[in-house]
Amino acid sequence: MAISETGGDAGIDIVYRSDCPSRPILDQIADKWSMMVMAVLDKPTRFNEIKRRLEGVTQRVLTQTLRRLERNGMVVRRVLPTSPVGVEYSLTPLGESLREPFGRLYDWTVNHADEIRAHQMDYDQRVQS
Amino acid sequence: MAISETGGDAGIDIVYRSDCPSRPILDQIADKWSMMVMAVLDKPTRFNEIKRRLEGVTQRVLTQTLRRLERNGMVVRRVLPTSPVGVEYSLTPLGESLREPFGRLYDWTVNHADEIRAHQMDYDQRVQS
DNA sequence: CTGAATCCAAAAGGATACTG
DNA sequence: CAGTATCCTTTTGGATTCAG
Repeated sequence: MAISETGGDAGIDIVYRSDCPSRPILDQIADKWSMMVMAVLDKPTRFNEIKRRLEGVTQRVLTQTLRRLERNGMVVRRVLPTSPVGVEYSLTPLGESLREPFGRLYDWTVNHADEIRAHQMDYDQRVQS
Repeated sequence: MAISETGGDAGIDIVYRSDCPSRPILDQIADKWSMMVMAVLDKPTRFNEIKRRLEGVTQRVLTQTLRRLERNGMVVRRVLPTSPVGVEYSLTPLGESLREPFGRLYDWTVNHADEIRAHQMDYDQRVQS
C-alpha cells in the first residue's frame, strides 16, 4: 500500500531506504520557514516585505531560507535597479507546483490544531514531567 | 488568495502571524523523521521493526520522534504482554488523516527530486563556494 | 526488546554590528 | 534596503552504556 491513496506514482517502497533520493530533498523543503516563505510568495515580494509578514523570523534565518530555496530552484532572486537596491523574490514554476501539497499540509494543520493541543495537554497530565 | 487552491477552508491569512496556532503544530509534524515514521506505520509495528525499516535513524531519535507523535495524538503506544516486552506502535485516526497530505508531499518530492538536484548543481557552479 | 541516561560534537538560531 | 560577519547560546543528533 502506498502512503497516499491519491494516485501518486511515487516509489514509496523505497522512501525508507537511506539512499532514497527523496531524503535529502525532504530535509531541504520540509521545514517550517521554507513552508511559510512559500506561503507568503504568492506574488513577487521584497525582502523586507517577506520579513515583515513572517513575524518572528530573524534576518539571518530568512536569508538562509531564501538562499536554500533559490538553490533548489524554488524561488528566483531579482535585483531591482533602484536606489537603494531592492531585491525581489518570486516563485518559479517548480516552486508553484509545491504550493499545492504544502497547502494541503497547512490546511490539515490549521483544521486539527485544537485537537492536537488537546492531546498534548492530556499527555502532559498523564506523564508527569 | 489561499495558499491552496484545493478548497481548504483554513485561515491561511493568519499563518504568517507569530501567534498563529498552526506554527507550533507545524514545528512538531513537519520534520523528516515524523513523516517517515508515519509512512512506515500503515499497520501496527514493533519498535525494532520501525527502526529496521527506517535505515539511518538512531534509537534515540526514533524514540524521541515516537514520543512526540504520541504526545500529539498521532500514534498510540501499546505494550505487548510478552517476554521480553514488546511495544507496538500504530496510527490513531488523527494520524491516519495526516497520511494523505503527507503522501502528497512525498509524491511531489520523489517526482521532482531529479529536477531539484539539477538546480542545485547549477547553483553550486554559478556560486563558487 | 525497548528503552533511559550520559557524553560529546555539530548544527541551528538569536542578537548585534557593520557594509555596498 | 538587503544583506554579511561575528559571537554566543540553544538545540539536535550520534555513539555508547546501562536497565526493566
